[in-house]
Amino acid sequence: MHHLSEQELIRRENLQKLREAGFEPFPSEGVDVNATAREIREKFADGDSTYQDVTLAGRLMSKRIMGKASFGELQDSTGRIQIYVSRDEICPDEDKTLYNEAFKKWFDLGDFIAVRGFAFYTQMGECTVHVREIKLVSKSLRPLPVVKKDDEGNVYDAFTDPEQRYRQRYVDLVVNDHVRDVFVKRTRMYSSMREYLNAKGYLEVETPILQPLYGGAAARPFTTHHNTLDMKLYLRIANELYLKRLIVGGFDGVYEFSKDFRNEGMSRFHNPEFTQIELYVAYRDYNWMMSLVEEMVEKVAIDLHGTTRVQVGENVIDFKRPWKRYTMYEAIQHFTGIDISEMDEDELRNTARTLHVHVDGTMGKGKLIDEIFGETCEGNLVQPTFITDYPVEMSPLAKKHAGKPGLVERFEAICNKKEICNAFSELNDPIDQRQRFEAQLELGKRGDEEAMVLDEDFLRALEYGMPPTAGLGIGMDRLAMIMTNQPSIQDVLFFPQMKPEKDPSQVKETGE
RNA sequence: GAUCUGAUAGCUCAGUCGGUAGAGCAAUACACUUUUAAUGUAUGGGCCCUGGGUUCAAGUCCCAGUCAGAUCACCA
Repeated sequence: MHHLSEQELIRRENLQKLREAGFEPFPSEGVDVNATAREIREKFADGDSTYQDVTLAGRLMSKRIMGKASFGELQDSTGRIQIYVSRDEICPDEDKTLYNEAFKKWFDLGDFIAVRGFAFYTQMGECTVHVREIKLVSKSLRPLPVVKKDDEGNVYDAFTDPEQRYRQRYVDLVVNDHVRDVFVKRTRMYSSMREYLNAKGYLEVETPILQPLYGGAAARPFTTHHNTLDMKLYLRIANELYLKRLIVGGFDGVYEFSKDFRNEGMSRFHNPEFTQIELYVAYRDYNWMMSLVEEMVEKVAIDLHGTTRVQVGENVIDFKRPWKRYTMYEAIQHFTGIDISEMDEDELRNTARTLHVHVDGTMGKGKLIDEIFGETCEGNLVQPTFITDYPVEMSPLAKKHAGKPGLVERFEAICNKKEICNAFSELNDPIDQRQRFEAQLELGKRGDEEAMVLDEDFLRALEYGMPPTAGLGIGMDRLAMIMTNQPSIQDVLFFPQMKPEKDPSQVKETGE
């Protein structure tokens, strides 16, 4: 038990007093809620006969006591509504304990209450529930931060400390109403994409998170151990190779919202666990997939905001189709004026140095191009833009370009200076795929901790034959950041990863 | 991993040259039957993140650490 503050002690005393007076602070029966705060505020018109017998439940968030009458605010999942409580109405008989003691003294801010009454407008024009019955349905033993707003919408004493907000998201959600909106939008984003993909007939599937071999991306994995099988397992870094096995198995289109895990650095854009949607569609290529991405993300923007235009920080991002398309070479030429398409490795390295791009001796041609692009182009791309045709060295799972040697049929969409998706015509030539894996093994031997491992079962699947396939991955967290205008990945994850708080057992015990 | 910034009451924050710990909201008590950042009066509430050091004296200065945020590096 932690040290109890003065306010916590008072709440425990109030709980005891309620019990002694016969008001059970944690009753077991339910509440027949038949209205919400938002519904009443939006639909109740003064003088009409609606909402004349409503039951609401939620937290008591403020109390303004004026003798025999009081105002308060009840907050349910839809928002707040004012309640009016008068002594002689909730206590029609001689015994005024419910009002004088329980409501005025023992009900604390944050307690869950249920009220039954009727809607009306006060003289001040505030939509209010006139309470005839009030009941405590669950006691709150800790004081919530009290955030107040005035008529002009100015917020006072906002609960803003990021550490507390992330560690105690439940408190953040109770007192910061905009936080709820972010997560509701995030979920709506998922529904919007599901709707879109299901309408096309693609199958939502689930594939293993615990994998004996990790693959499908270049990243360091988390490892774990299965006791009964006595084997090492990895938490997936991607589900690509499993979804492609399903295309081998005969599905035309499969997708999965995949929680992936990467044991790497953390930042505003990186959480150790994050979510991607991956989608694979048979008999399609990357050009076709580009159109799908445009259409789907445009739909997401409209479903969330009613428009293709989304405010993100200082910028308004317009997801209206079609998006700009550059090949990687064109993008570099556009932003630097230099045509690198015919350059060999030495020329690329010199160009990189001229552009003040950091290079080292281990970088091959593909890596050099990627570095030049990342340094000179990405930061300029605010509006959604497709970058196509990547160097083969960087893309061991993508099909070689039909007409451009050294490149693969791959694209990324860049938006707000960050990659939001990655897609390619999937490599389905098992012999080529084996060679690409072997090249990765070489990188691994040279110490590249992120090199891919050779997946013999995946190759076996390809050898049975995989139709030409277009594949896509979209970072759901990154997209959610854009769609909800949040600066940090932690703001779109309910429970972002944090170091543990101070060991509670070392906190000195006192009190009771 | 590097640099910078921060940690003081339940919340948001002040705290001067190193000299008894402050405000607003919240809490407690009283008043008040249409208030709304309700109001008025009074009252209580602190391991100043942790551990060392300097000093007659440390919330304040110095060193080390913990946690967090930002920037950079790393990284799909």
